Formats: sequence, structure tokens, C-alpha cells
Amino acid sequence: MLNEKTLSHSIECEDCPIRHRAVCARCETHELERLEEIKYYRSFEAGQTVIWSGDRMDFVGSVVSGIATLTQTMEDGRTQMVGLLLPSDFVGRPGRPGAAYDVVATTDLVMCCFRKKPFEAMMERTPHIAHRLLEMTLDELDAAREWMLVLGRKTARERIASLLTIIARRDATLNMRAPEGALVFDLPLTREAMADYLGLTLETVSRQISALKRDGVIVLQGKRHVTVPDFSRLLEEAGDDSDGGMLA
Amino acid sequence: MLNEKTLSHSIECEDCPIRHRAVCARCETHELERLEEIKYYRSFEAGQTVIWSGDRMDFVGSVVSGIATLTQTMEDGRTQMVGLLLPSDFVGRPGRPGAAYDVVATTDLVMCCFRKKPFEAMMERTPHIAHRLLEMTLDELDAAREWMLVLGRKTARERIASLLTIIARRDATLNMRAPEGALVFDLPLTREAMADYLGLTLETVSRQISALKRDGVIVLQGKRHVTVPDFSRLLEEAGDDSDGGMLA
DNA sequence: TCGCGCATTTGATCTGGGTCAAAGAAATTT
DNA sequence: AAATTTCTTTGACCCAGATCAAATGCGCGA
Repeated sequence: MLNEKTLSHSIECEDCPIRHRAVCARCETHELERLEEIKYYRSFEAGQTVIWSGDRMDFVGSVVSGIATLTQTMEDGRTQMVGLLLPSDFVGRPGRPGAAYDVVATTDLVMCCFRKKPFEAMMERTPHIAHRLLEMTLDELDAAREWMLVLGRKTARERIASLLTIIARRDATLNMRAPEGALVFDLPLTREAMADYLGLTLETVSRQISALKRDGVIVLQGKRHVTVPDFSRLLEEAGDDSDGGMLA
Repeated sequence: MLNEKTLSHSIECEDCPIRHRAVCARCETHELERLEEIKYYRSFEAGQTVIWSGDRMDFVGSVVSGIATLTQTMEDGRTQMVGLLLPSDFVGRPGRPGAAYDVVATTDLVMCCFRKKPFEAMMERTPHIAHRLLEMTLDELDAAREWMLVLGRKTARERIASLLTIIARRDATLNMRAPEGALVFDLPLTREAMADYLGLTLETVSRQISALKRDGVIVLQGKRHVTVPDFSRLLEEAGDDSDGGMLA
């Protein structure tokens, strides 16, 4: 979540449309130049694999634009998405040699990367970076555990609503509220990708989205553009009555 | 996992049967005394709640003996375990005011705690502590994501086998191998607690354990004492052919 | 504009695991 | 040792979601 505290501890990256959440600009300004030295950009097309699970990973970085997914695959082909990477999200495991999951670009993707060795060296010298990373990793851990509840105990309908909730909360166009406090956003995932995230089949995803549409919880224009007329209703459907600070 | 690297970066705590994994004794020995000053022990009986989700949490610490669980509960009573705390596991969220989950002792439990404020202050001064905590949090994140695959895609039988695999790998008596490379351990959880971890009902857990017994994958003496005659067979049943370093 | 490929929807049927119910088996208390 | 409670197993039945199959867009290049 891009809250005030997060932003105040971010690097200002004049090239990127987002601010890196990994390091602290305010406290360690003198480190900025060194970070700039080891920074580079990588672009990927939709569907391209950024890195395969188990491969050596010699960079860390953050998503500048586009969407990527972290997925695990079993030998027989069953796959489970274990993370959704949106702009400003961090990728990489400082101190770990290899990638633990497949990282796949689901839309065209731009990443801002830092070479890993120098980044880790800088982390050694700059306590705030380690603290910032710890903070971010705790956030990811919370998100993963929240998702364990979704996967372990929620019904298909609740899972869809939970996913819509997450996307609504994180989508940038969320600022653009329609009248009456409605939320408008685009689904960044195919039905199949949603199914992989939700532990369902794509048919079930499609059916439940149709059901939510039929029941007036959401309105669909086309297949991807979603309007949520009443967000608290959606939260209720998600089986989660904490509004997470979205509403007053 | 208690590997060599982990132990070398642990505090030697002469009172505890385990070594704290939170901080680095080798590099920052001068900090040991300060840690000792803010250290205290807490005991809990089986079934007792250590802390409720949302409550203010003024300590961090690690499990000395016994087992605790992290659980999330929905308003209607559905619960999902999101973490299993075994001896040497760390509890607490440095930098976060409250507990995110219910922590419940499932057996009699002893914890070695540090008051949070001074611990955090020490973390500020001692880079290795932040690094160690980052490392541990990355481990927990991996475990949580691994479990997302279990909850999202595995069958009931595979889930049971996955849980047995985890317990077998972590149980101390694992060193005590029976002849022929068999593994012997005790289940530290009731059928209901297993169900909460696995996203199943206790009846399904019971049935699948019976099935694994019938098929010779495991042998049960009583309800809790388990012998695994062939660990690679168990891994196969878990749908996970990486042996995680257990076997040569 | 047509036609091809892909994403999505919808239908029909099947099944793994949930639900409800009851009967053991241990552990604990009296 | 008998009684009570708690944990576990097993059975019968049901249903949410999977599977298999077909139709319906929808976008894009020729």
C-alpha cells in the first residue's frame, strides 16, 4: 500500500513513473548516486517470463509499469499464483542466490533493476535499506497469510470478491471515483490467471463473475472494465468486513 | 531449518535449550549483555492463547519448547492456521504495533521474550539483527507461499502427506532414525488443528490418515506416534519430489 | 470485410470433500 | 474401577466446484 510513511522512505527515481519503495531517500541521500550507478531498466512483453524458478537471479528491482505474477508449478502442471506484482512492488530476494518462483509478465512490463551484488553491498552499509526491506517483506508475508485464508476457507464467490477487493484497493484509477462513491477499475488478469491466483478453474471464475454481475455487486463493461457501485457490499461478499481504511 | 549458517548467526542463550535465531552472536558479541537485560521467559499451558489478533504486542521472542499456532478467524467461525511455531521459531513483528493473528499454545509452551521497544532500539544499532530478521522473514514468506500451493491445488491426501513431510523434517527426534532409514516422530497436533492448517475438515483428515496407513505409507502406533518406512514415498504422495536435503 | 485465434461464457455431468450422525478409544476425573 | 469428557474413526448422503464439451464473442492481421 502506498501510504505516506512508505513514500517518505522511498527513493526519488526521476526516470520512473513510480518511486522505489526499497530504500530511504531522506535519510541516506548520499547513497543515491551509488544506487543510480547500478541501476538499469528491463522491458518485457506480455506473456514473457522474467525468470524461472531455480534460476540464478543476479538482480533485484521493482515494477515500474505493468503487471507480473509469481507462480509455482507442480510436475503435473497444476499451478498456483503466490504473488501479484503491481507497479512499485519489489522483486528479488537479497541474500538468496536463486529465484524461488516463476516470474511472468502478464502485461507489457518495465522493471527498474539493480545489480544484486552491489545492491547487497549497499544494504550492508546502509541500515535503512535493510529496515525498509524487512518492512516490505513483512507486508508480503501478511499478504501471503491473508491469501492462505482465502485459499483454505473461502467459497468461490468469496474468493472472487476478495480478489476484486485487492485489485480495487491497489489500482491507480481507484482515485478516479465515479459519483456515489463507486469504484472503477480494469481487471489486469485473464480469467485463467485469476483462477491460478484463487485456486479455482477458469470456468468457475467466469461463472462467479457472472453471478456477481447478475446480483448487482459489480457492473461489467466489456470483459475487463469493472464498476463497483457499493464497495462495502463487495467487502461483505468477500467475507471480510474490515474495510482496510478504504472508507471513512 | 536449522542449518549451519543459521546456527552460526544465533545467540547462545545458556538458559534456553535452543539457540535464538534472531541475532548474531559471533559478530556482535558486545550486544549480548544488553539482550540479556531485556530478556524474560513466559510459560503457557496447552490451549492457552498467547495473544489475540489486533492486540497490542509489546514483546518479540522465540519458542523455547512446545508448539504454538498462528491462526486467522472469520466472523462466522471459519478458521485457517497460517503458521506453525516450533522450537527456535521467532514470534513478533518488529516495527508493527499489534499482533496480526491469534497465537495459541497447542502444547505447554515456553517462550523466551524480549521487550519490544529495547529490542527495536538494539536492532537500529545492530545491523546484523535486521539482516537476520530479514533472512528469517524471507524464510517464513517462502513457507507461506509453499503452503499457498498446498491450499490452492493439492488434494486432501497430498495435503496430509505435505504436512507429515514438514513435521518429519522439523521434528527433533528425526535424528533418531529407525533402521532402514525410516523416520519416527509424534504428531504435535490434533486432527482438528491439522484440518485448520490444511484447509480441510477433521473428518477428512482422519479418513486420509487412515488411507495412508492402509496403503503402508505410514505406520501408526496409537493416534499420534508415526513411523514413515520410506520417506521418498511420502514425498511422492505429497506431490513434491524435491527432497529438501533430507536424503542424500 | 473476412477469417482466424484466443478469451470467455454457458451447459451437462461427475466427484472429492463437506456435512450430519453415531460409535469407538483414550485420557481424565470421581 | 466406573464415569465423564475429549479425541478419533467410520458411515451415509449431499453439494460446490471440477471436468468435459460446445457455443459465443472479440480483436487483429491479410
